[in-house]
Amino acid sequence: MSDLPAPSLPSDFVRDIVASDISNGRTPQIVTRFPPEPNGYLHLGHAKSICLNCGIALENQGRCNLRFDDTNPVKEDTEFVQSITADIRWLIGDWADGILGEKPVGALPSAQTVNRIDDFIAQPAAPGTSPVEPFFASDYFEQLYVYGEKLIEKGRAFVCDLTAAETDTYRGSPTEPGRESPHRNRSIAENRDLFRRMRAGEFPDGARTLRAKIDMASPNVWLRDPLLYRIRHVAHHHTGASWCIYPLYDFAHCISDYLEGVTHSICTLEFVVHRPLYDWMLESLELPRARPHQYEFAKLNLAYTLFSKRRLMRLVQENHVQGWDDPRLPTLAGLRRRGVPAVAVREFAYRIGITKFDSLTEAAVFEGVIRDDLNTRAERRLGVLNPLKIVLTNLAADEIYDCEATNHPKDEGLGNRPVRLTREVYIEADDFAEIPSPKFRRLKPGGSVRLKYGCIVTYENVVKDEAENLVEVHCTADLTTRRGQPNSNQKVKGTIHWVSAVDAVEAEIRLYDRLFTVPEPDSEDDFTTVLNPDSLLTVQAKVEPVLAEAPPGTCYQFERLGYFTLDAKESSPARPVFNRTITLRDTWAK
RNA sequence: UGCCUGGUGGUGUAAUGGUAGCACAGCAGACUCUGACUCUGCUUGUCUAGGUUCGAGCCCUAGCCGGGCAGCCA
Repeated sequence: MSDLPAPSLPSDFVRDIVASDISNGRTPQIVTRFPPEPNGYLHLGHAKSICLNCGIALENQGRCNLRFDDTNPVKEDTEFVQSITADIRWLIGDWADGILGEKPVGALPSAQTVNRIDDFIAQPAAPGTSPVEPFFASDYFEQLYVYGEKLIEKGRAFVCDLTAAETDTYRGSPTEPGRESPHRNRSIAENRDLFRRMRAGEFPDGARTLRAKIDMASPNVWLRDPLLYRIRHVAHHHTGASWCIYPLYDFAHCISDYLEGVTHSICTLEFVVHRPLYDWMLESLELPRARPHQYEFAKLNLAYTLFSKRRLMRLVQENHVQGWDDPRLPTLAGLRRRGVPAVAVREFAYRIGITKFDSLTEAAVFEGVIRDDLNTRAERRLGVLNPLKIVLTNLAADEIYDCEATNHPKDEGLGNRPVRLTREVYIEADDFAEIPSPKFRRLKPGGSVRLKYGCIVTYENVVKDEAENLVEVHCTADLTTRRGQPNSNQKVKGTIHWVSAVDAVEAEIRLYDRLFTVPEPDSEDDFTTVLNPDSLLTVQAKVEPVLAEAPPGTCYQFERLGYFTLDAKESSPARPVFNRTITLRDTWAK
């Protein structure tokens, strides 16, 4: 568990609305939803939304439905359903998993009568039900179709025969009104007949659409008789070949929310212009239960990364990274593999807040929450990334001193472990300077330094090859400065990390850095031109032997270096692979 | 420039007509068997111009600047 301070309850304009809706009795029970389209992987931006929706549900003893918004069969795939579901479980595990709304496998909305009006409702699974699965908008295709006919009956929808290009032309532009479709005034009977035949598969793709009848002169282009259904003779990942007409977002989303009893439908700012349509649709249908309402917040922008689905897709497809779970990606799968704890992602979502202001969050905020959490929990180990051999000349080759290293400086409960001091050890090459800068307080000619958990060593001389390259450094060890020895409290300016040359295990370490060299790669003409060529550096390191047996996914702090997580995919005891999750803060490097 | 939105230190946010606060970053110092952590201190802000008011970041008017919208995507 994390020792992060229990966050005070978040407060923002959405939560203010929820609180007021509760206090004035509009929504006694709070239901939110997270509605991903299964056509990509979840990323940090989605995490912001999940934490908002789940957080609100959690704080109000409500529910947050996971619903796949899968109304476009040509783009969607079950691979994404699987990954998205797994990522959400990871993100909210031990926090909000209790309020996640899912349904019994295969369950469909049930018909009911409310105030003598036919109605449908999609209920979540009762607690303890097994097996369960997320909700799917595609489970509502039948109900959606019924509502489509209902709109026709009310004279608020019509079948249009315009081609896609014609529809575009007729729509006009933001500054010019559109023109009404020549098919706008078909009779209800003809519309009904045509819509049924659309469903029956009588027409080819694109031949006809179902459209709402609103206002072709509206200044809001989304109100200019928007499309409700299109014809697509393709199989759907969830409904198979059952349908050849598929509803569009503006029609499906609001009704899906209604069917699930959603009270607060929270989305990002680009949907503001769709809100009048959301409300128009539900009002037109004259539904018997309370209607959901849409609220919008600003999506996340994080410096030195990007979230656009298409661009993330391109990074993967063009092999700029190695898959959706590449640790350099801001995908939840990538972050998890990199070693970022879910609780840090949640804390990040909390710290950045929720507003309608289009902001750019500094990378330091995200890095900060990761360090905060890992610092409190990660056990300490010693590892040397760029080894330099030190020979302790006053020790014999077979001399071994057992030293005790503490696993965590602030948490004694995590215990100790043995490390062995031997005649030859490796230290970080950076921790020795033949010509040191003035404030350098590591090993240097004429100086002494402490080997952490070991003893103080004093410089003797350097050994070089014929080409004047540094081969090794000779020192003498003062064994009386070890723990438990009389001079253990002796002070030296510097303390450095090290590993015994006898015990050290080879490990591959992947040093990750930001993927892009500019704060806003998304605003670049071609974001591939600003990829950081050094976003991944692989080194062969010398690490403590206990690290070879570490469980995959465990994160350790390599003292004075950073946090490293055993790669869950490619590591093995015979060949450990560590991903650098994040460096330690380094005020010296500046 | 049609419609919709939004502008508070370097960054992200709070203050809902009554002392502009918090976090991150930065700087300085203390502590340190991690140049980490922790602790202390400091610098820096209400887009502009008018108006209402005893009092305006908040309300009103005008302007300036930013973001979004014209998929049979979501």
